[in-house]
Amino acid sequence: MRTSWADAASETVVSNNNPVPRPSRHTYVPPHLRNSAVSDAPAPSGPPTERESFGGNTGGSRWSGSSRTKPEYGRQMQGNGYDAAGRDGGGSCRNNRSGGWDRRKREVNPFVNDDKVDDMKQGFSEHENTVINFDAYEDIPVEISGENVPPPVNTFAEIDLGEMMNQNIRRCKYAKPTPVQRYAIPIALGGRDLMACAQTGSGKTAAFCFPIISGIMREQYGQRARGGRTVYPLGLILSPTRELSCQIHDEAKKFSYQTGVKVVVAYGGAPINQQLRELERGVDILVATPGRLVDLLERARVSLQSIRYLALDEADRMLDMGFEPQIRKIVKQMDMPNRGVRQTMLFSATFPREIQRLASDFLSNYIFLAVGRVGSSTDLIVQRVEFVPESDKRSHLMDLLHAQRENGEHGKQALTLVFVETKKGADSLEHWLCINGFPSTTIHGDRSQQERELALRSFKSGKTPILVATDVAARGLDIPHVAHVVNFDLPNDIDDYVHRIGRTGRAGKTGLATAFFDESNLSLARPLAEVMQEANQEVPPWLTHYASQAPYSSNRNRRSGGRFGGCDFRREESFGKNLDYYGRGSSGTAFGVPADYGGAYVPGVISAWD
DNA sequence: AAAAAAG
Repeated sequence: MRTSWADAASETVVSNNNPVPRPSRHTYVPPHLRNSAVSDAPAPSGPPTERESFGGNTGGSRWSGSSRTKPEYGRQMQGNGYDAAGRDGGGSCRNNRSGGWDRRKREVNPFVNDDKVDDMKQGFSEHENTVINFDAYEDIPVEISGENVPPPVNTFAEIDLGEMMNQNIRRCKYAKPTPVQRYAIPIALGGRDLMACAQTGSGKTAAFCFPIISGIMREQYGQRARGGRTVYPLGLILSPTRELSCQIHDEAKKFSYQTGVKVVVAYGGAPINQQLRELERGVDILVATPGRLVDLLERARVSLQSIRYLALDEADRMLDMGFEPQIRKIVKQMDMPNRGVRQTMLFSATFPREIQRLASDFLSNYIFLAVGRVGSSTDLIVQRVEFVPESDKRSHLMDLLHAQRENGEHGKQALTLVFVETKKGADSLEHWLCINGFPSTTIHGDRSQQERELALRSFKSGKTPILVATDVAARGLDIPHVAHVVNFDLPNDIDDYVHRIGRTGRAGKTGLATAFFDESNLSLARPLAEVMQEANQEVPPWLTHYASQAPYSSNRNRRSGGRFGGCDFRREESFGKNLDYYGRGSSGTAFGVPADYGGAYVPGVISAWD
């Protein structure tokens, strides 16, 4: 029987018995009060007995030094009191006497399932999906632009997120930061706005969650609004699909375990009452999909006036035609603090130029970060394109699946994710696969949320090793052990292709992606050939031919990257006009260096691969 | 034209 970090931690907490009597009724205690002296802190609502039981052990003001007031670097964070927090008052953990009852004792250990999952994975060839293959990330090109860019770090120890978060990082089995984390975390800890591009599966979620959680832990107390049944989260994380919001919530709960920072998720298709109850119990970071958030805002059950941190995952998707009005409403028309007051972070694997332009509206003096061949896939994914006429697609898929099953270990079907264009097409293909002896399920927007979640679970567990999906599953979902992504129908947008195939080849593992190309995909020929070339993939001659014949589509111009990855649209525009973006002579720095380069910068060098 | 996101 395995003993996990988390088990050890929960034992610690239980044995670290709280001598303070618990109140009978629980009241939300904001994180900045949970471990602080009562003296001059504004009184939380609730009976005095609760306040007396805070067990104040520190002055709390050591969490001062708001990152936003220090424009320089994230380094000022180092050793600014976390160690003291750990030892202070005899508690080995921060916030272990919150409000007279210890929420952390009732906090479900988010790591308990990890061991079970590991056991379940015996059937798979690899264990420890959380362990990242860092060899795969050597020599990754990095580009940064903006003013006063904080230097990257090489280890989590350098970042010093505090003992509780360090423990959680160990529990997650993260040995060292991924390239995007190495650059993005110091930037975010420095209080800077950020537009970050990094390859699919390279650890973006932690890159924005760590700084938000750490920032909230450092928060000075006192400013938090309260009133009625309205809750006032400090951090807001938006994502384009319900499942992705759930996944971010699950991750964030691990990162914030026992820190006293409360993360709540809200999304549509699920009973709102349950989510309202969760919110009432207190929320520091709200993870949400846009529709449900607007609903909550209109009901005045959530107010954004205390938001200090705003993160958009899959930010280019969030700002494209479908979502942009909703996002604009949330960010501009509600009570959210203005840009420059809040800290805004946008993350995606792709960032088309015109979306960057749109996005700059939400940002203030931001840093642009591109890690890896952005808008490209990793070369960990073997990409194949086959010309398959519509009428042959089914039988061709069947051939692939048969071959896969025969080559698989113990005749087991490897997890295969099949993307189709329409919801109807998804249902139809799933049914056909099932009656032909291939256990499948499907996920798309016409299914109930329950069905969607069941489908995802069933796929992840290997019970139905084939998942037929629409683009609802194209972005962000981290499904370990997806061996094969099939683009049964290719998307119209090359960026969607990049995100889809990014469901495999995650965390430094390899994967296979097969696309069925037909006459209806001619406009994709050129960008597809480019993406494949960027990733050192073999481009079939017939595709090169189509690509050379294809007219320059607007698609090409809006490509997020050029041949060498992401580019800050501010730089492109200033080059075009032969003007400095800031009009001040130094618009920033770009690093044409390997990602693990830890030494001095090369200012003035735009990029080594340009 | 399609998908997603509120009900």
